[in-house]
Amino acid sequence: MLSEPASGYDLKKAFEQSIRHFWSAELSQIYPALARLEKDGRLESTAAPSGKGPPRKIYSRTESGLDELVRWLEGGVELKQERVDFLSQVFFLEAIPSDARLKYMQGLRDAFAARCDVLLNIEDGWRSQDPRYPDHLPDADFYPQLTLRLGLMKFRTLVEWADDCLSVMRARSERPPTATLGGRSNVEAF
Amino acid sequence: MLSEPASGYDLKKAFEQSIRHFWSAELSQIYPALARLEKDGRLESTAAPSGKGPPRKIYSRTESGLDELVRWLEGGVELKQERVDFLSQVFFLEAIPSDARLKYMQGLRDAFAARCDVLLNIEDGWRSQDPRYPDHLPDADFYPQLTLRLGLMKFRTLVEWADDCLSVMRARSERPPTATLGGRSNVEAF
DNA sequence: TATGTCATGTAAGTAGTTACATGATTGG
DNA sequence: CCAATCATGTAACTACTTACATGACATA
Repeated sequence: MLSEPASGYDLKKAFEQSIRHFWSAELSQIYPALARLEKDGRLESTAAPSGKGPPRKIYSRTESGLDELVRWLEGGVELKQERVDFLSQVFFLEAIPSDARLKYMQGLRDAFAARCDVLLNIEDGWRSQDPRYPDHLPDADFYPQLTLRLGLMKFRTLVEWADDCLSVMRARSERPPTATLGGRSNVEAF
Repeated sequence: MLSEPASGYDLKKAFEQSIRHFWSAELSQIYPALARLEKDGRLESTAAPSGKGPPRKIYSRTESGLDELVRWLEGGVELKQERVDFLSQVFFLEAIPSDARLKYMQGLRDAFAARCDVLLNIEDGWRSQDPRYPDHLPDADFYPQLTLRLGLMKFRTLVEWADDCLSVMRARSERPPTATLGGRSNVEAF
């Protein structure tokens, strides 16, 4: 994020404008992180006057900082254990009454559709800058655009899934308990 | 997870068997959490002899514990800010050379495909229990199955996205810098 | 006798959130 | 004059991770 020099406050805006779609950070996390990176020699700072308030502290990347970025990227894929709150809720949804379950799932569906719209608006903004979109993007935009594209595919999938869920849930609540084979639940062996 | 009484050690196994696909927890987090929930009256415990090692501590849910579960589910959708490590890497992928970028993306693609296979195997297990799958599931399996279904849709989408990325990346590296309109990058306005 | 599994935990550290503290300048 | 924005931070807390501690029993 410091390919161009910037202050902590600037970085916060960068998070809110684009990066927030897959990562976020508060100022109270950013400031100590910048201080630590400077102490470790990954960054350097210079003070610059600001119109209002305290002077701005402009950070720039050092060689060592760039090295670390490259090591991180060349070290291969980071795939952490996921923690998906809403899937935890869906997993245990049987615990509430049928109408509340439908209401929950409809809420999910709407939330996903809203996120889809946000991303579509961003894409429209890009397209209006250059009608050849998504081709002929400047280098600086190419990889960010790939992340946007995934966001769109993902939320479309999510809406589709929620719609499927709603329809099987409705079908199930209409015709009550059907016989099941075997007996023991699959959950233990999931 | 305590709809049936279980020990902390049992819960860890439940995480590893199914829940890990969207949530995980270590024993060092589980034990203190159980102690806290018992202190707050959400759980009760009884000691039970174990074959080997220390006696098992079997926890069961109280009324108050079930109430809290219901409140959590009826309180509506939890949609936290996402933190997707690999998208952060993709966003900054321009920082490494072209061949390393392709290698990275191929690694991603393979990781997604592997996760797909894991989920497909789980599904096959369910199907072999009852060939009518995904219909006629017992109540205890219905909502867990919806989470599995999303996992499948999601990782298929991810593989598709990575394949798209690989092909546009290759196309781009074959015919070098094309003219771009305007000038300023879209990233700031993402 | 060594390794693996069962079963309980604690301790130290990292990452992230929410709330608070401070103060200048601009616009309504 | 009040609220918003610019701009810096600290403090307290929650969530989670990695490493360590203890010890019984089972199997090779």
